[in-house]
Amino acid sequence: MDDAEALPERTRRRPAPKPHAAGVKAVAAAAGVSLGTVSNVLNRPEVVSPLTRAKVEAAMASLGFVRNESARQLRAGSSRILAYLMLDAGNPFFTDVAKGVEEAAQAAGLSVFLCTSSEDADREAAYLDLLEQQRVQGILITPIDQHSSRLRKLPSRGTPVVVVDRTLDEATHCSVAVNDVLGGELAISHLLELGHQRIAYVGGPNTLGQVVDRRDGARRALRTAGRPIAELIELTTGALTVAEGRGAGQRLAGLPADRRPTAAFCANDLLALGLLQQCVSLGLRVPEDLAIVGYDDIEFAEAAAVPLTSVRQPRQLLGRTAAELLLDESSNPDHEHQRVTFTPELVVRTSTRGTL
Amino acid sequence: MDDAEALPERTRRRPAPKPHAAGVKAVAAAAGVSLGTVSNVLNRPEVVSPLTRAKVEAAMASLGFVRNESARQLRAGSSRILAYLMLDAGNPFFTDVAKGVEEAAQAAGLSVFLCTSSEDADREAAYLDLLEQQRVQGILITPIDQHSSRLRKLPSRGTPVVVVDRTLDEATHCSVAVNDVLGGELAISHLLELGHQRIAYVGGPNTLGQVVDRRDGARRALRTAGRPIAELIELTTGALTVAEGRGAGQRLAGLPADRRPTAAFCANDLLALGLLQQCVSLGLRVPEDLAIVGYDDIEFAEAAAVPLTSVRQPRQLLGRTAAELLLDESSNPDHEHQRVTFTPELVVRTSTRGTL
DNA sequence: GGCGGTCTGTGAAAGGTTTCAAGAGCGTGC
DNA sequence: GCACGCTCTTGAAACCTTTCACAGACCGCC
Repeated sequence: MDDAEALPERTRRRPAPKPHAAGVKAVAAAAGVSLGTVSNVLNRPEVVSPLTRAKVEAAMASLGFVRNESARQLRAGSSRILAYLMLDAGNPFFTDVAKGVEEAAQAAGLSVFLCTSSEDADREAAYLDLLEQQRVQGILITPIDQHSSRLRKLPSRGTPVVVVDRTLDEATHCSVAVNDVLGGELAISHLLELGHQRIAYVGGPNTLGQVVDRRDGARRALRTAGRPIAELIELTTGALTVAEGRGAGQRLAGLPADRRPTAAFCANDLLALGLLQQCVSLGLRVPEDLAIVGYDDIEFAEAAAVPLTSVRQPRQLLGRTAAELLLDESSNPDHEHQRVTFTPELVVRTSTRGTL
Repeated sequence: MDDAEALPERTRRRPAPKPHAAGVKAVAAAAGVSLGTVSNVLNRPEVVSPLTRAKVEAAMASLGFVRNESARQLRAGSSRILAYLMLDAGNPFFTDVAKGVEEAAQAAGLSVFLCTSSEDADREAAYLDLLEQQRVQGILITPIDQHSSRLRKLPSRGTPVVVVDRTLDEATHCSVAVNDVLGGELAISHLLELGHQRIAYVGGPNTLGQVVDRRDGARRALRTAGRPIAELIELTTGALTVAEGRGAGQRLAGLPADRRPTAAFCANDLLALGLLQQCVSLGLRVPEDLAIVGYDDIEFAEAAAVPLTSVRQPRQLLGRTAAELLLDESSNPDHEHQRVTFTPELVVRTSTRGTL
């Protein structure tokens, strides 16, 4: 990826000074008021007289007071933080979702912490535990396995969870998703219309709901067209990354021409871009020798070597909606769990249609 | 009983919020042990006898006990969290840096929270305040303005800060960066060698250190070549994004051919990709009509419509090194602040060299 | 001058955990 | 039989903030 053995230059400096934290108590003493008054300045400034408030604020500034959020949260029992635990921070799809989340959170005066499971179940579990222990306001998650028991248990213990980019039957969460089966169907129907006979599906691991649903959609399109679903040539990858896409390209280009698929549908754009790049560099022409359809329509899909046909999802809206559901869940006592499903849209570009 | 009469009248207070969660106290009662023992199971399981430990663990499981991290941190005074406050989560450069950070943090048993300032100074300030109040172990930051006083004050109040992708003279932080001036020089020297006369620099806002340093490097290369630095045509953008790159492309393609630059050096790859895309769609040929050099060499640079010449930085290594410095600072009493500078490397591709 | 009412500020309790000195129980050596 | 050492457990203090019932001061007004 990167990181050749670039030799850094280093310059050293002297050690750090020693910290000493001042609390409300010290501020109160310095300002000559009681402890409760300092707290009032912090939390309900309008009940404190301007003069007193000024004294307290001056004391805070001169002591470098920093409110201890742990103590605040412990006593007050509420957190001002939302977390979005995503599958892969390197995938622009998720960072766009995150942007929507931030937007909605900011409007509600909350902050967002982003975490990455990197498609690793242990990591996901560790982050969920951590966030639950932190008593965050709520968790947005694009899960590796949406049926994990850990996930199901969280809401009953007081941490609201909204599942993003997956639907869920459970009555314990809200979920916001895009119809992936339909998306897969759109992609394959398009390829069938173009007359392709041997079509590959590139995606994995099969534990990911997205991968499975999109494949199921692909199969459904075949069935609808009266083709056996066994016709779909599956190339399983270990993750949804550009690197895995290149690997798949290698395998695919290595097939004899009469058995090689004439089109590939990739479970996401990263795979598609990797596949595209590798195939082109191995001498295949896109779309003449191989048509490619991606998924997500990330910003880079359009700027690719061959602009990529892709299935577009309303990413930012997805994030915003999810955050809004979460906020509703934690503030509205009459909250009802919802399952929101958006509809994807096929964006046709050169990678399937050629340059017309 | 006269006891009751002697004591001051006790007024009933409203019970504290959150009656639901089971704490160590409840676990202790359920397991028939003391509160301290439960804590021992949590923090020093080896000192508890296997039998007792089993009882406690069973009680925890059946009560659905979730340790309250606020209380833990309040008492113990230490956090297990590192934060990386980045400029833009949508830029793969930063998510790659983040990957390096995660790697190092995980090795040390810490977790990472990611935050995005989105190149917005207020947002950055708000996150810094929040993180300081949370008493995180330390903050890694790619700052909007590395000279902000808020940033300088953090370490003296006890929160270690490492500046990533910027160097800093201050004696208060470690910093890890790549020599951006040199990077700019490499880019422009390359273009000059190819014989370009009218060269544009695309980047902004000029408050960002990266933008300024890379431009300064560009100027230096011109000076070295005996050219007036005024020759550098500056196209200022509002941010380092693909969209802004497209805007710049629009402006650039609108110039009359005899005044239009024959080469453009972009402050990062997102700008370059946007520029490339827009220029191509407006009919300019790359590199014949316009050569383009990007910066960062993100994964998508190579897969672009015209594979992009770019200045590569050791992204992941950057993140890893920064995290290691931070960990050292917070664990090693003899820590010395360091300024680590890596060296960038020019990767030449079709966008400048054409198809040879 | 006494009475109700507003404004401000006070003080102590409470929140869940960790820490640590001290205690309990028990086997062992002499 | 006694003292000792060992292992395991206990209980209470401490961390820093927020909360809330009340107290004190001051005002206007009957």
